Amino acid sequence: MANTIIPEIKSQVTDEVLVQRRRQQIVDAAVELFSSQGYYRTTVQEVARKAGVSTGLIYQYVQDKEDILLLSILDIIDSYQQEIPAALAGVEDPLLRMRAALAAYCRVVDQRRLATLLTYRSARSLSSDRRQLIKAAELDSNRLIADCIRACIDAGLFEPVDVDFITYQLVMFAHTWALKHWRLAEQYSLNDYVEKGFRLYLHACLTEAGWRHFRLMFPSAA
Amino acid sequence: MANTIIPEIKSQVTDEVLVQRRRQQIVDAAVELFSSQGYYRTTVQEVARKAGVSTGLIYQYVQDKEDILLLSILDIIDSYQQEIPAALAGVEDPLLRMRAALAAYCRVVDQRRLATLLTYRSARSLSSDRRQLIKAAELDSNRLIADCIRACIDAGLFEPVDVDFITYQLVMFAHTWALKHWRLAEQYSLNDYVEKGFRLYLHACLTEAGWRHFRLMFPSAA
DNA sequence: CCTGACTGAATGATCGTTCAGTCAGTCAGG
DNA sequence: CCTGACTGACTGAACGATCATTCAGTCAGG
Repeated sequence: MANTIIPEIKSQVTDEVLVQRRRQQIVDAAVELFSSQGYYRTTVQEVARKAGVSTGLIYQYVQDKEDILLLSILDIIDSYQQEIPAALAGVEDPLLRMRAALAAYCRVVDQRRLATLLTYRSARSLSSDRRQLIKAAELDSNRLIADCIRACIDAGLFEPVDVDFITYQLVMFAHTWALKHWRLAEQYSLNDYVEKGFRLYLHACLTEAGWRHFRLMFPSAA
Repeated sequence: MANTIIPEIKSQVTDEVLVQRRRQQIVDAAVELFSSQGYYRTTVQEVARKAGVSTGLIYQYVQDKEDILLLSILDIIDSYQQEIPAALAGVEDPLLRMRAALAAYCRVVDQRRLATLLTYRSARSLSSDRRQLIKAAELDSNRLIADCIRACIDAGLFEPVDVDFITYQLVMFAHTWALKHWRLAEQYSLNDYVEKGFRLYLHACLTEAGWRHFRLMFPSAA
């Protein structure tokens, strides 16, 4: 975790390295349990057992059960922040970057499908100020997509669209893969889904020059 | 409620009319409480108090607390089924119908924003077979949108797009207004949001003839 | 020995669910 | 009409289970 947002969660334990390690251990167990059973159906004792520690130990690293949820959700959002930049590394062309970002986002959502759902299901169980932290982290990770769109506009490939609007639509496009997986996966493979989405948003954004560029980059397409 | 899906929820009470009335009373209270506090944070006693009945009475009309949740979610989905056809009544032109359907969907989501969130937050708290009922109801209400898209294709206004795919994107576009309201409402009015969404999806679908028709129907647009 | 991480049984609060009992209405028999 | 038996909707206090949280005590290493 290389969180930009460090939540102020107090721990009884002073050794910072140990705190990191133990919390990760707890969060790994929690994400798995919360994702599959839900937050309220999971007991702290279960988390402890799965993490291989005692119940009491958990309360040396967090204040209460909600803290475990907060850390879990931040951990999930953080995995977007890790994976997307990695997928963009070395890709120069703005249109290809745009595609790579969307594909990476969808891939992470696919790999951590239940975890992604958890953020929707349980974020509102948090107190208002803890929820603010989640929102800030989300906006932060959206920036990765927004930058790709802006680069396309600056290169003259996209019309001067509303970047925030398109960003949110793209983010939700990826999340939809998790939210409606029960239906979508009946009809599309992940790759088909990404491809169709990419095309859809291109139609809304590409300039004339953008279309020419597109046909150059993807000669197979119509 | 004119549910197409009648869930098999047993009631101790035999008088069918009374069952309808009491259940509605319970569901109205439950939707309000579940929406604002969440399912697990709401006690059956609270639902009873808000509905103006005793705790015991509730258990004469449902089997357990989950039944209340199931009825609540079905009630919410049902409100889409009521409102969208009403908004389409009398509108003939396929493109206008399409727009009216999207606007109506978004309007219902806006009016019942917390209730819409409830369906995302809590659907997974239901047992698998109760969840199937929700999914069926959702597919049913999606049909209203799909029909509008098909009409546009048949009229030659839309390319022969993947109807299911676009339908899901439109449905999610509406739901996104609830899911990301904390951010979107900072930037757009509901009308702006609908308008921008409508344009976006038109770009992905319209034929040449469709564009001519569009400019005819909306002369103000660029 | 201390210190501080760690344990896990015990505590206390919170709820879903039940059930013994109330009460209004119905109806048969006188 | 009255009356008393009966029905079934309705009540809400009590029960029992479930958990979040605590804390008295253990143990390892310095």
